Amino acid sequence: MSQSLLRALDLLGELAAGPASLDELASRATVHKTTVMRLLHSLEEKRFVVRDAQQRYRLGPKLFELSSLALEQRDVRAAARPHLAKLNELTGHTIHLAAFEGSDVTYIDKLESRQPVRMYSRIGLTAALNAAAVSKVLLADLPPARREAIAASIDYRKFTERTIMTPDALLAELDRVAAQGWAIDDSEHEEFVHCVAAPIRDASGHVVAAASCSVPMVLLDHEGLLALVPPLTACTEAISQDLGWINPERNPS
Amino acid sequence: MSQSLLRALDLLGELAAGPASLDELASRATVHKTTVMRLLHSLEEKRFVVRDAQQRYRLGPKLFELSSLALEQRDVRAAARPHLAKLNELTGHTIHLAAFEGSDVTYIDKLESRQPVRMYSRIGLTAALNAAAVSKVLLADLPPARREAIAASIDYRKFTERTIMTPDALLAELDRVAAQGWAIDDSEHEEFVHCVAAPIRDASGHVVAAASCSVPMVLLDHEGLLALVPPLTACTEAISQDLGWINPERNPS
DNA sequence: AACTATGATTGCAAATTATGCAACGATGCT
DNA sequence: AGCATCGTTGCATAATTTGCAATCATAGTT
Repeated sequence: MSQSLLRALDLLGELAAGPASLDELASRATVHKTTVMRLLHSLEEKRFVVRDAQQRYRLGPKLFELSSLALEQRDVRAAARPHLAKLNELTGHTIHLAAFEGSDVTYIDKLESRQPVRMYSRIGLTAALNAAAVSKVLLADLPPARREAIAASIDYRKFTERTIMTPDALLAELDRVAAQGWAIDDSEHEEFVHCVAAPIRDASGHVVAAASCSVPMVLLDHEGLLALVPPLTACTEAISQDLGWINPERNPS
Repeated sequence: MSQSLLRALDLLGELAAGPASLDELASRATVHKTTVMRLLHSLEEKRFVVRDAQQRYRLGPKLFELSSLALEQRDVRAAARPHLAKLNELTGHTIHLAAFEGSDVTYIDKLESRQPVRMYSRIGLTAALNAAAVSKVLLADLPPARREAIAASIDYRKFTERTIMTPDALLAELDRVAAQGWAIDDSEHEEFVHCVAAPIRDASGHVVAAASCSVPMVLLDHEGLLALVPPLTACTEAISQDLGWINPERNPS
């Protein structure tokens, strides 16, 4: 589509793993060293990469700038922050905030566990559509047609023995999630971690994000995890209210 | 220099001001709408931009990802320097700072011993994955799968009689290191030198670097070396705190 | 100090790739 | 239904990008 651009973006991805010299980048890429160099010079001109004293390239300040601006643009995040912090305080476990970015579910915020055993994740990563609790919550709110279309097109990667592997099973699970108002990932993504997630709605009533609580199984068994659901839903409802949502089940006046 | 790339990077700069439609971007830029569209499609493919339901473009999750990765690797070295200097002052021995650069462990800083007997090493050199204390510390924090993959693929060079020579032995040692929070190299790399190393963590809790203290055996016996562990871990914890890490074992309130 | 090795840079010719135009398609509004 | 707005595509032109080979810079070595 746009070769040089795609190659340059891949270079940025490589540099995310750590600083690298021109030669290192050129050998990892499938293009000539000269080409890599010229792309890097352009990236450098726009401050997307910088060169240190040893002429090693690393990601540049422009990326930080863009990233923080982009995050600010997402106001769900700002609204959710204080509530998620309270939940994190209360439970001590890892809290994630996720939303659709285009067609994948992306983590847009994270609060670290205060436990010594932590789970691995990072803001910006995408969540598996057939396994993550946040994905289930977000999918469950889509109109049936979209839901089915997505269920049919997913790449069903098997993460653990319990991972949902068929469109039918996924759709059934989504019905359950929609009915009960929250979702569980019962070690469907990582063998030793389970999570619960709940929806965040805006004034229109649509689910705009999902918050989740992820806990290593060594710290909490199934029952213990389910005990997190009430504080979690209390938290997501509080965020939803801040976004202008009115709980239809309360004051049905 | 590289026209299409420069134009695409400018588009990202424009989007930093807020979401925009294709036409808006095209009119702000000095190029044809078609061109803008094709650049955006490439950016979208790599998740640097996303399109919402109304086909407005906004900055994408890949930017968050790159930026948070880059922040993690940002100036550990600068943060560590003053603390390492104090440790060097206190002990008088050689201090190393090491981190993953791609797939090998690299020394990223060094403070010389003030003793007449010195060890040879240099910033930028790579540490043996199966022998160096810093490597053990860094490997011990990786997720089990990565750890095992690396253990299986290492070239087990035999440096001394005590060098770890099998994946199983290495993995067992890494478990020990993870549990006790520091690592020892008991003359496994050089016959007459032994070291201790401890992890440096960032705000996310992940180990981003390792600091070590290397001592010729003629200067310090095994017990003497172990006596260096408390000042070493105090040092690495101080650095970790500077990087935003919060000790989960302190104030578990 | 000269030599060697490693890595970065540039001139140039070939051609792949990006560009702009114009026509087409999709979507929403009156 | 018709109109308007905006996104998308086919194609010919030409301009940008590419890879090679030669040159330059730097650091390490004898």
